[in-house]
This record gives sequence, C-alpha cells and structure tokens, in this order.
Amino acid sequence: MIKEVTDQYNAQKIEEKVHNFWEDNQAYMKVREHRRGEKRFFFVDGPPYTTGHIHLGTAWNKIIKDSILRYKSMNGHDIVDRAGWDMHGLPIEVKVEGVLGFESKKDIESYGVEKFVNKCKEFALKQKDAMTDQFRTLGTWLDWEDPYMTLKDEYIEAAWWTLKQAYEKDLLEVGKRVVNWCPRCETAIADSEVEYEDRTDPSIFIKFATKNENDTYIVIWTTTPWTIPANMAVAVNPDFEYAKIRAVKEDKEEILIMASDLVESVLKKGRYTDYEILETMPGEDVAGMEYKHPLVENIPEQSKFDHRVYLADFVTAENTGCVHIAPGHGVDDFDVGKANDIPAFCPVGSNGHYTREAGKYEGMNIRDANKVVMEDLDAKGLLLADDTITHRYGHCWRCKTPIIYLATKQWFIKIGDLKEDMLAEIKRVDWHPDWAGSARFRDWIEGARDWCISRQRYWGIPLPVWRCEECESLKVVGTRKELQEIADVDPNTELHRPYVDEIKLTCDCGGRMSRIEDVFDVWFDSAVASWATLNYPHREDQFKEWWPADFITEGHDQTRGWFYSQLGASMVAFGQAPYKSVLMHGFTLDSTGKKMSKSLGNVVQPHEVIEKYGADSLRCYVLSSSAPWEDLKFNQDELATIHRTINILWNVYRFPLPYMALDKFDPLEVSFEAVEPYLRKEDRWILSRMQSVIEEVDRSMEQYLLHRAIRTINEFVLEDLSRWYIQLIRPRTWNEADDPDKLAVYRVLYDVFANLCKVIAPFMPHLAEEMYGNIVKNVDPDAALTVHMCNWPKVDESLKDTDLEEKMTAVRAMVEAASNARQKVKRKLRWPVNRIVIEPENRQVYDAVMDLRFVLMDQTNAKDIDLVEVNHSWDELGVEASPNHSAIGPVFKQDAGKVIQYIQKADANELKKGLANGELEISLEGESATLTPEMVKFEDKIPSMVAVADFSGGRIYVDANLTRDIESEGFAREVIRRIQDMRKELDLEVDENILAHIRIDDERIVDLVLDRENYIAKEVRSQVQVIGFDVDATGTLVKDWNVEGIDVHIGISPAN
RNA sequence: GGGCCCGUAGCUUAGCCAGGUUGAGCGCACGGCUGAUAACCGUGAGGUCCUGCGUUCGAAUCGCAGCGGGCCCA
Repeated sequence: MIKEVTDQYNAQKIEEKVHNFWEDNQAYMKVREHRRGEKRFFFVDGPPYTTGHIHLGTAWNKIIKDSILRYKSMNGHDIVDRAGWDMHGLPIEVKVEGVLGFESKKDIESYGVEKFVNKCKEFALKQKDAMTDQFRTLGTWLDWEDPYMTLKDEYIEAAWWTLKQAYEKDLLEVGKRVVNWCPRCETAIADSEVEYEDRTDPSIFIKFATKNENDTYIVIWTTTPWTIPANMAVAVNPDFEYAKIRAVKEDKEEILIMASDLVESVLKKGRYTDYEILETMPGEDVAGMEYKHPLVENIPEQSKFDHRVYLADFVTAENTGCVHIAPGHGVDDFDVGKANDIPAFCPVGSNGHYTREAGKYEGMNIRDANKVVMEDLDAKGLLLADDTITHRYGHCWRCKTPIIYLATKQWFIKIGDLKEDMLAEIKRVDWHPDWAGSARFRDWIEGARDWCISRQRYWGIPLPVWRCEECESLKVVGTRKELQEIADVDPNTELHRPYVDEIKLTCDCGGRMSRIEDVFDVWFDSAVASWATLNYPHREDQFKEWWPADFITEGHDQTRGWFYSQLGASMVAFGQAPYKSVLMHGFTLDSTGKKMSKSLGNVVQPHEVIEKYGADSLRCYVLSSSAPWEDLKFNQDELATIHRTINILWNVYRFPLPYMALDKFDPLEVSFEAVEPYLRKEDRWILSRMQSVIEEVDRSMEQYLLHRAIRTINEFVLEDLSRWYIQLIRPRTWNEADDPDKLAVYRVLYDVFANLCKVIAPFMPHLAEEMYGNIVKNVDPDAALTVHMCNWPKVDESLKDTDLEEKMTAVRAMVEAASNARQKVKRKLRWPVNRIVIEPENRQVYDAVMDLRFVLMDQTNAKDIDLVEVNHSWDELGVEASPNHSAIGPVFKQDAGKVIQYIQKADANELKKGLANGELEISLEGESATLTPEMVKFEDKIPSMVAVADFSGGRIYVDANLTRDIESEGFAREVIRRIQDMRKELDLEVDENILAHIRIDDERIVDLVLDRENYIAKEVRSQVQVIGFDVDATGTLVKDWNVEGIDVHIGISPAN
C-alpha cells in the first residue's frame, strides 16, 4: 500500500536508508547480474591516485560515470565497470618518506627497500579503502568489491607483457637523453609530471672571451649560472645579423659580439656609456669562432675540450641572440651536441650536487652554486650584467623541487614511430565534444616526443628487463610464468622491488643477468588499464569478449595524461585505440573561477556539501550546472537552488500521498483503461509532457549532454508538475467519494511518478529509490528489487499529443497575462471575475481557448470567457479620437484650431467609420474640409473596471466589475481561507470537523457571506456554524482578522 | 610565447553550429495564493551580449586583432 510521507525532504535520512537498503540486498551486484548476457558495455574507470581523500573534481568525475552507467544499465546493457586505483609512484613514496622523516634516497637504502616498499603498499591500500568509502557516499555504483589495483601482480604482468611487446616490435629504446630530473627524488620525471610555477632566478649576461682576438667577447645570457661549468658551445641563428661593436664603459673599451638588433638593450643592461659598430656579419660568419671557457681555470676537465660557436635554428632574437649550450643540461643543447659531435659533459650527479669533474665546485649543490659561479665570473670581469627574472619554471609535481635537466641513460617508447598510426586511430574514436579529439588531442599527439618510461625509484612496477653482466645482452620478460620457466623463482614471489631484483637469469653467453634497477613511470601503470582490468594477459577469454572499451570519461587534463598514455600503450600492444568513445569533462574551480588549491584556501570538500545538502543535490548540481566539458565554477548558492528544486520535487511527490493513502488507492486495482474515459484535458497533457521529457532525456543522454537531461527533468518538475498540474488538480483530490474524476487523477499522478522515479534514477539515485520503494514496491511485491533494475521507460506514442502541449502553453500565457491584468485593477485571484475576453492573434490560440476553456476559466477564476474571432477586436471596446497636430497644422494653417476642436467633439466611432476607407468630408462652420486618416489618432477605450494585458498570442481583458454574487463569493472565500489557516494552526486532521463562530462587523457583508453559508460550512467542515453581526466568536482558537477593511472575528473548535 | 576551450543582467546560464527585436533561474523590489504551507505563484527593475575592427541591408551569432579566465604545452 502506498504510504503517506509526512516529513520534509531530508536527504541525509533518505540517503542513509537507501545505502543500507542497497547493502543489505546486494543491490549493485544483483542489478549487474540482472543484465548479464545483454548488450555489452565495457567501461574503464580512470584510476584516481590513492591520495586518501577525494575532492570535488574526482567526485564530479565519478558522478558522471555513475549517471551514465546507471542510464546504460536501465537501457539494457551488460556492464563491466571495475573501479580502478592508481597506487604506485612518487606521490606515495614522497608521503612515506615524509612520515619516516627521510630526506634522500640514501635514507631509503639504509632503512631497507623491502621495508620501505611494504610501507608504501600498506599506505596505498589504506588510502584506497578510505577513498572507496568517500566515493560510496556519493551513491556511485562501480565494482568497488573487485577493483583493479596497479599494485597487484596480475596488473603488473599486464605492464610487463606490454613492455615485451614494445621490445619485440622494436619500439623500446635505451639511451642517453636529456630528461627532466628531480634532484630531490633523484629520478627522471615525465614531461607530464612537471608543474610550471613562477620562480625568480638570476638573469645574467656573460662574456665569453674569443680565442683569436684580444679583448673580444661573445655575449650570452642565462638564467641558470650553475650550467656554465657544463658549457660546451655557443649557438647563433644563421638568419640573424650579428654585430661586432666597440663598447665604452668608464673609460674602458672592449669588443663585444651579439645580434645587431639587441645591441642597445644589452649595453643598457651592462651600463655602457657609448659604443660604435665595427662590423656586422650574418650568423654563418660567427659560427666556427673559438672561445675560451670562462671558468676553465676552476674546472680542469674543461681544458680538454674545444669551445666553438655553432648554428642552430631555435635561437631566437631575444637577450643577446647568442645561446649558451650545455648538452648535459638541455634538450636543445643535447641536440646541438649530437649534431656536432660535442660530448654531453655533465658534471652534476643525480642528487643535484657537482661531481669530481666540476673541479672547484665538486660537492656543491647546484642551486647554491649559482651565487659562487656568478662571483667567480665577476671576479674575472666576465659578468656583463646581473639581474633577476621571474618566469615560469618546471617543478617536480610531487615534492615541488625545481627540476633540472640532466643527460642520463633512460628507457623510451618510440612514440615517433607510432605517431602517424596514433593520429589515424583517434579519428576513429567518438569524441565528446568533438574538438577534444579533433583539435586538442590531435595537437598534443603531433607534438609528442618519445616517452621516457624509466624511473630510478622503488615503489613502482619493476622494469622486466634483465641485462647480462658479461655481454650486456638484454632479456625482457612478459609474464610471471615466463620468468618461472627461465629462472628458479618461488611462485609466490611478489613482483615488486626488492624481490624481483634478487632474481638472476643466465645469459646465453653463460653470464649472469641482473634486472636493471629502474621501475616504470607510473603513467605506464594506468596506460594498460583497459586490458589489465580484464586480467589480460593472465586470461584471454574476457579480453576477447570485451576489449576495447566502449566508453571512458576524464577531465581535460587527461588529454596529455590517461587519454594519451592509454593510446600509446595500446598502439604498442595492439596497434589500435583502446577506447571507442571518450567524454572529456571539465575542472572544478572556485566560485570566482580560480583553481581550487590548498594554498588559496578555497577548497570545497565533497563531504561538507553532502552533509549540508545531500549527495543527490551535489550530483544534480555538478551535472546540471554546465556542459560536461566546461569548467565548473562551484557556487554554493546555485547548489542551494538545485536543492530547493529537489525539495519541490519531493513536495510534488508527497502532495497526493495522504489522499491516496486515505482512499487506499491501489494502482493494481485501478487500471489506466478504467479511468481513461474520465481523463480531463490536463491529465492527457501531463501524460504527454511526461513522454516528451523521456524523449528529450534520451536525446541528451545519447550525446552525453547530462546537463540538458537534468535541466529537462527539473523544468518538468517545476513548471509542469508543481506550478501547473498540481495547481489544476488540487480540488479534484479533495473529493470524498469514489469519484472517477479523482481516481483518474490518482492514476495519472501515479503513472507520472512511476515514470519520473525511473527518469531521475541515473541522476538522483537515492531519491529515485525512495520514491520507487513507496509507490511501486509497496504496491506490487513482484516489482523489481530496486528502481535501478527497472527498464528505462519507453516513450508511449499513444500518450503523446504535441498539439495539446502547445495549446496548454498558450493557455498558460493567457493565465499569466490575466494575473497581470488583475494586478492592474487590484483584484485578487480569490475573487472571481465576471468574465475574461480573449483576442487571439491566430487560429492556434483560438483553438487553445476552445479546447481548454475549463482550464482557463479555472485558473483565471473567471465566470465566463468571451472569445473574439481571430484578429478582431472586442466589440465592447470604445474608441477615443485625438487630433494629430503635426498632420493638421500644415494643411489647415490658421483654421487648424477649428479642426482640432471638431475632432475632439466628434463621435469617435463615427469618425473612425468615416475614415476607414480614406478621406472624410466634414463641414466646419459651413465650410467643408477634408480629413485624412493621418490627422486622427484612434485609441481603444477600455470599459471601466476592465484591465488589459498582452500575451504572446494575443490580448486578454479581465472584467472585474463587481456583482452581489461575486462579492459574496469573494468574501466567503476570504472567510474560508482564514478558517483553513486556523485549522492548520490547530493542527487538525484533514477530515476532522469543527465548530465555527464568525462575527463580521458590517451588516452588509454579513448578508453577503450568509448567501454562501453552506458553501463555507462544506469547505471548512464545520458542523455547527454561526455567522452574524452579533456573534460571540468563541472557540479553542479565536482570531481577529481584517478582510478588505472589515473586521472579522473567528473562533473555531474541534467538533468533539 | 603556442594549442584548445570559455567570456551574455549582481550570480548561474539559454541563444552561437545554420546572422533577422537577447530568453530563463537565483538574488532584489512589489504583489498574490493558502490543507504541498519552513511550500508555492505573478509582476517589475536590472544587459556597452569582454573590447575594437571587419564581412553583411542587418552581427551576441561569421572573420580578424586584442583583453580576461581555465586546461595543456614551451
């Protein structure tokens, strides 16, 4: 039986109840099982990093996923949706190091790698559990019980296998390259792990003394003085013009070489007082010039090298136009070195301290060295200018240490060889929005470089590469099984460091093979998620059935991240994209559009929001506020508005329940067919609207336009249900008998809610479940366990009537206009009006009035409707004529006054008729004159106590003239309203009877009210009722009122 | 500095693809309704459609340049 719900909407209570229900009944599992064997939908969860706490962005991410999956499930899809966790890598290492108070890798080594790795694992698992709970409070359904975890051996195997594919396809490369390096973490980091932030650095100009000419210097510029010890060359642009100048400063003269266009600015920086250009030359002529390393006296190693000027296209016309080249410390520099056989001299160690090769600087930290290098240069008179600059500089994404560039030996995936195929593949992927793939992702891939996948760390998937200590040949292992076949390995050995490090292989040459110590870049972990989540290569069957993914969705930062890493790994492994469609979503920003960050203190925690408004409100807010791919400016007020909307939905839902419960309404007994003959126009209208809403939600969801889907639903709830349908049917629900008109309303409302709870299910899963539980499951014990197991409602074409929907829209416009007009004559809606008059502009509006006459009368509280023919005027309108002076003057000159008087005195109707067909001859004091239509302005004269208002399809008049009958009804309803108010105050049951004593301090009004004594008694359920001028207004509750200036005293009591 | 996206009322947004009087919600002011009532409805005020230039009879919409914000990159 349907139950009354008396409470206000209480999200927390409902959500807790629903969560318990889901858990007790294993609802998630049963829903997924329910769909086994239906159309497959393979979803891959982008694994969040196990930081221990979710934030608004990850919450939004999972909410999008959940809503789409729920929708897909209801639409008959068999879903794979293992939740994923990204659990390896530096972030956790850094965190654990922090807990243990470590400062460098040495601390880890002395603590013991095994203990350290176990700490990391423990930490990751704990964080995962905490985050799972947090995600669950959002009501998100993924396979939380059996998630994929990158730290699991099965998962590690997927990465190993993939690397072996790369090796076998000659896509794996090892070599010395310049990489981003974190001197604190002592490891290479990927481009995508570099965070750019503002930083202030030295900005210095240095003179390099040329070898063959005295007192002649090439001027270079740098922001990293510490790289000067590694300087090996200077680069100039072949297309620039360079100048050799004599520069003067404090009576000293020297000869400087730099780009011609930059001479003035450089000399200004160096505070030179005068200069003269000695010679200009193209860059090509500068090339080949030899110079002396500025610190060669401090760095003996540098005396072994020649230093020259080379040509390079990347040199820009900034600073001096001559670029300091240190092949050991820069990507471009490295390339210049490679092209010209310059050694990549790199006197800096992995910890950011100079090595023995740096001579004087050995052991010094490079950041501390900046100052020393500058002092040394200055002492030698080689520091031309010394300033600072604030610029964007890369930092380690985890420990925020400024990165350096180091030439080191690393492992790479040759993206260059795959690029063309990748570009072809992404065209086959369905991108939402389209530009996410066709523009943004394509641009990124076009600029992509080889992918450095090795890290010199501990907590990660070990690279499955063994190298012979004798002959250096390599062995790449793809699976645990393979490893067991070629080595004596305990089958329970965990595939992490340090355990795998202990495994030694035997080379074909007889030499001993040891694993190279690196672990994978953590991005490689998640890159293999689409097959790792299917346990491939451990199992093949699932992979064959499901792969590739039907759908993934992540934020736009993942363009360079997971969208890319997955594509790269999948091209290596299978030569095709691992996903068929991608929805790129936005970022959550604070209410002013700034990034949320701890340092700005503007972070909004999901749990705070949930505690205040509930998960369904949060879900609806983040989904509806903007298009998925746009950034979300998180705004509490907007969230509160959405919450209010859901509250209205709740009120709409609970409104009919007391009546239904009272009448023991059973939808299994009262069929739609049975009530169909009694349906009113508005009933058919709301049923049609429901169908249109389903259709529109479908259309939106097809394109992942979740915001449109929810806005459609909210508008339906607010506009159609709350503001219109419920208002229209209220009186019908108060009928007491087994009235078929009332049963029709019940049935219609029931069908609307039965559909509505399914339509909101993907977005407000808790509220949907609550509604479903009461109105469906309480009625039908055989109904599906949960609303989420139901089939998505199918549009019933027989209920759709778009013509009726349009007519109702027109009627609503008229009611609004009528309300506007009433306000002009200050006639409250409670007071009926004699009639309203409609002047329709077109046939459709005319038909709408004909068809929905009752609705219109009801909602305008009018006794009658006069419907005028299309494009005709109401015949009771008077006409007012006024002279148009500017047209009359020029024609009649001095007689104009007489004409004006004539028009003012004339019968406006006659005048209008006369002018209708053009000119009109009139007689002015015996003389005839000719009036033309421009000379007279006609305006409608509205009868008194009639107000007018326009609406989009015409004009409406409200005749508010009072009659005794109307006054009687008006006052009666005023009295009724106040008694109802008092009943409410006494908290009486809806069907409880009362005694009422009413004293009205005006005899005429007493008379009017007595006309409707019975009506009042019926409306307020008064058994005994005394109304009069001399009544003693007594009762349990007595109140004094003022109605339209008349004092009214009312006393009521419960009848027994 | 480059790529992509965004910029419309105090706030959140629709309209932009396919050019033809900027439309809503929140908030505000005023009014109404009254057994959904801690709810609900109406009316009103409030817009240099980021700026400038161009295309066009006509630009929020198309193009170019710039400004501001976001993500990504250098």
